[in-house]
Amino acid sequence: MDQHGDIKVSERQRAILSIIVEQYVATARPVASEQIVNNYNLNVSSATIRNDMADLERAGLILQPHTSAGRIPSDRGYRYFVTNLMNPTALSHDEQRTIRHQFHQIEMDAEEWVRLAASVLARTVHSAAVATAPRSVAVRLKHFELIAISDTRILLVLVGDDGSVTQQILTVGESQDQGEMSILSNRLNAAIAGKTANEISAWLSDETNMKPLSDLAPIILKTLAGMLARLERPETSSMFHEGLGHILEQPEFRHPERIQQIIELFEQGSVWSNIIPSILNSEGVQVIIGEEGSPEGIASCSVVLARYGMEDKMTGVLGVIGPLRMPYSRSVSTVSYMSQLLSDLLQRAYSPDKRDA
Amino acid sequence: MDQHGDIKVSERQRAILSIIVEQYVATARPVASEQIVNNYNLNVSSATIRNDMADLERAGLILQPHTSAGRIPSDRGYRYFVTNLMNPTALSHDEQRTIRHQFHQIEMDAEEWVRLAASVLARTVHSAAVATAPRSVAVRLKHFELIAISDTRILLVLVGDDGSVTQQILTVGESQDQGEMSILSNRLNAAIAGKTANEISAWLSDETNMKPLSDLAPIILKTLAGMLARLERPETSSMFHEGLGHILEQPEFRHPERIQQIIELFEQGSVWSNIIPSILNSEGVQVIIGEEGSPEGIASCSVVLARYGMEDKMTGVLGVIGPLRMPYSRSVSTVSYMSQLLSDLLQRAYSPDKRDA
DNA sequence: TGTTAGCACTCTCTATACATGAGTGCTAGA
DNA sequence: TCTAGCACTCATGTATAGAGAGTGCTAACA
Repeated sequence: MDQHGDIKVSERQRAILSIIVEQYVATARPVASEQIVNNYNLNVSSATIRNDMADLERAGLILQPHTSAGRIPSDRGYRYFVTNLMNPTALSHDEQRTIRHQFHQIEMDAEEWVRLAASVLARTVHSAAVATAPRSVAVRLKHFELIAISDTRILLVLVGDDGSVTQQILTVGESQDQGEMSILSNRLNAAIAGKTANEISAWLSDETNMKPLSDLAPIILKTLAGMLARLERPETSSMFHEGLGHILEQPEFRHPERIQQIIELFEQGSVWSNIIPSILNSEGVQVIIGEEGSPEGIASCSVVLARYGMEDKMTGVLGVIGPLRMPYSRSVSTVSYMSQLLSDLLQRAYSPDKRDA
Repeated sequence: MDQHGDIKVSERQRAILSIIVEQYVATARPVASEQIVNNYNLNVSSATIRNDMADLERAGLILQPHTSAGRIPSDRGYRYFVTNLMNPTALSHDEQRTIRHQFHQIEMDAEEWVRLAASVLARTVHSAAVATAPRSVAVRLKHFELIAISDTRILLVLVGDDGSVTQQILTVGESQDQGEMSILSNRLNAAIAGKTANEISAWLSDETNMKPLSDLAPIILKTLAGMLARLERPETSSMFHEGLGHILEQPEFRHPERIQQIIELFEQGSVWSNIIPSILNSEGVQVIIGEEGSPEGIASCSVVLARYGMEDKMTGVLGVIGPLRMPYSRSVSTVSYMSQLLSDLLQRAYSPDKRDA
């Protein structure tokens, strides 16, 4: 039943499909043959368009909501458009400048940048945007610090070699003073700097290493290893969402149940856990249309995603989510530009080689 | 025109108002006189109820959506109910245990706790919840660390005396090695530990202090002061939202425009900037019904808020937001319990005096 | 004075029928 | 291969009627 894929589509039919996608994206109403004749110079009559439309429908690229309505693109139609028909043009220099400008007004912090990127993305394409916090694949311990909070509590602050910072409180039995801890801290730092979570665990299990150290050392090292490990694993909890309001203006989300769906998608994000890893391993902008991506999750939504950051370091995913009826060309351009920009910023701030103007 | 406030309401009329609020909250349908007779033992006829209803309406406590409909509470009616009629009972021990249990499974981190609190709150009252990240009023510098990221970039990690941690990257002209920086760091730490943002600024402007220090000292101190200052100011950006999905199940949010409104409220949060400071300065649970709170923001929404944390230290606001037709009693109980629980947790983890079992 | 039964009145909601208009598919001819 | 013409289909809008819910009011009653 799905063998309409091999039907040939003529050049003019492709043009018509293109027009239908553009018109429908712009107006949200089914596109009629007459409209195409009036607004575009194809130099054929509406009847001819109708014949071509019938072919396109046989090919599974467009469909009719009901008998006496115009045509709208099908999922496959959108896919065909995205793959073969559209040509995304770069953002105008003006737009690029406006966007870049916003990044110069903010304190330099990777996470803030990503948050801002999502926000700018949402505004620029007038749609919802998502972004994951930047993560590195194998974080090495750059430095850690022990700070006595009270008699029995120690604050561990850990700095990764990628500039990431986490903290955790540790409650210990006997009371400690800051002096002892500084000494311990210095010795441990010297011993384990540059190690990954796994390497610390290994080092920790070697009896000979632990002998000369304080009783506190094992618990501290174990906690450090745990913190490092948590830095590596990208958590879905650290996703930024922005611009939900925009997307709800679209007429496809007029029905409350649909809104419900998309909000769940935003809030729980279990769907993302399948998509994001695959994006992290791909290059360029990826477009997922409707149910293509997941078994049953972002049905009737499209997402345009790209990776940002450096290879395996300070990397993450950002993109746009919207209705199937989405301005794909513009979305792809914008996502592409934003991921590029963000990568540049991170590279300049966090890469070991210096490259300042 | 608003002088119906002084009309007396009888004991039975108060009972009727109470019933109307409860019924309407439960069913979302206007409450008819007949229903009240059938479901409650007031030992009067429906006609009598109708007379009382007319009085309550004259008093501005209830109203009719249209002529031949039952009654629903007005804003003033809800307010009267909350102030005079309802008596919130504490959560059952079972519920308390279930909630507490969830906080023992998570790594100890203040911000995570608050996030979890919002999430638990949303689930427990089946509504949307908000919470602000914990902040302290006057943060003192506990310790800071300088870490060379690359030749010309330094990572500043700052630890406040309340356990809060922030980081920032600093780009400097000439290249630095970790050795020099450790020395500088030690000297500066000794000099300015325990100071607030303002005190650091003051100390910085005193020429005699700066003389013997490296060229880097001023820019570092200035940055530190800025970071400390940012720790104090509660940012609306660091608000946690949860359970938007629940709230949209309510019939009052069946209309897309209403959804739009509430999502904007969630996303931009400019409305909160007026409310939150006043909550921070108050004790107990505060209920804001409809437009009582803000000129024109959370219209047709009610919020139940409370402060959590210690006085001036690791403090913030958490609460519930929902339609006017909200189970106020249960909301108040739950918000009250959650704020208490969170305060206890923070107290135990971050307060200087030790109190471990 | 407070309470009750009875009843007319009002308003919402639903279903039905009907007209309108948009847009197509098809046929026959160029 | 294209086009003009036309019948057909279906969503949308409007008018109307009937049913049902719930009240307000009046008059009688304790």
